[in-house]
Amino acid sequence: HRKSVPARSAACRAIVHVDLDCFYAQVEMIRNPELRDKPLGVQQKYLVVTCNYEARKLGVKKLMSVKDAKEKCPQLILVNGEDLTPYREMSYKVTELLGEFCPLVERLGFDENFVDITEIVDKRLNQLQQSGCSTVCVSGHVYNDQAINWQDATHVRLVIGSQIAEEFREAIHARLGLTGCAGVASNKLLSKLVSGTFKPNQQTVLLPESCPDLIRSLDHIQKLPGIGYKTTKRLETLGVRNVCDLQAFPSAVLEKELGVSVAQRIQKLSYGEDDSPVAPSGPPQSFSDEDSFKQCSSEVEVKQKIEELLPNLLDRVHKDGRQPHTVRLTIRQFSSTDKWFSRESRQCPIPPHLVQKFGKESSDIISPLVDILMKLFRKMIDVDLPFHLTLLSVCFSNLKDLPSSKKGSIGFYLKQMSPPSGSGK
DNA sequence: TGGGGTTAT
DNA sequence: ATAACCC
Repeated sequence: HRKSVPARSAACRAIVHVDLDCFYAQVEMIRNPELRDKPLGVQQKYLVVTCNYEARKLGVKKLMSVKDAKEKCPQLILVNGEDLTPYREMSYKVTELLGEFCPLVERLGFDENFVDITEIVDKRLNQLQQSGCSTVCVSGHVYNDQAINWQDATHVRLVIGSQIAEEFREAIHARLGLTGCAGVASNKLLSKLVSGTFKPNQQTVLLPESCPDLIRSLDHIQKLPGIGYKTTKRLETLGVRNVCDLQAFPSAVLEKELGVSVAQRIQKLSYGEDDSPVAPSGPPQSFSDEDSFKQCSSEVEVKQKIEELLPNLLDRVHKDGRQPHTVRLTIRQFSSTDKWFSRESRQCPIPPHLVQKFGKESSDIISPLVDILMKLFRKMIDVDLPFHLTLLSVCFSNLKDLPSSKKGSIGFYLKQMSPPSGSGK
């Protein structure tokens, strides 16, 4: 059978969470250095989605309305950030850079990455033992200012981890000009929670003994990554308000309310336990482009909006080099009662003869695609009745590599990703 | 709230 | 196809 790799206890892993500072604003400051020392906000529609620290000092917050932001800070400079292309490109550069250190890099949104550095730590530990060098130093903050026990192998491993995290941040700054925070801990949950403890451009390592303090510092359960809006509401109904409540809550009742899978997972989270692996993201699973608006009420308008979305999207898919086999249209309908948030979608396979044309640069795929998308639209909306849309989104998914026999010179986001782990013989 | 993403059911 | 989660 297979050579048995010694099982590693979960507490022994070393995970880094890298979180870039106000990412969109940083990218805009690189694009236009004159914005460096001025209060800057990135605008999407009537929202300031993020802003630099100059603006934060003056009272601007993330996701503040443009109106409120201008009132708080009349000198605020706004740039439009509705086209995510520059952010997406920079985001992948960061992920690729981390991928040079280690293959286990998982993206979370555009501005966060998890890296499993367990093997790098092991390697350095061996090097240290051979060289007989005993001067090791922690990089950045230690959560709670906890004293390091140099006799404790776990402490030493995480300290080495802090040095690696420092190297990550240095490389990201030197090569890409970006600053960010990092958290080092024994699992993803803890590394993410600890990375935010010292904020901009700093890093923190969590030693296991301080885990209960970090968990207790969370004033509300929704601060736990993995517990979102819906679960929070249902937990509140059960009288669960803080993390301690969740720890103490009867498992059986929780399982009945949320299902075994969710219940067991979030109760472990409440103790700071998370055995989920760092899953390498690789190239994207889907490409989508969307636009929101006040109103769209006719078929002609819908067609126009779709025709606006497609060229940019097709360009991205083309640059990726893979062929999508599914297309989806998503809409959001206006409703005063439902307080929005309900989207609906229809998807269908892309006909093989159209799939073939994705490799080419020709734009004669556009009109057949528009036809398909309009059919999907009519499956959701009776165009003979009045309607009121506030969002349209087009998504290409089910991406497959083109047959290796005839592939041209195509630029990939990520070079060769590790092939799907086979039967391992 | 925007304009994206992922996984589970 | 939807619903939940993440940023």
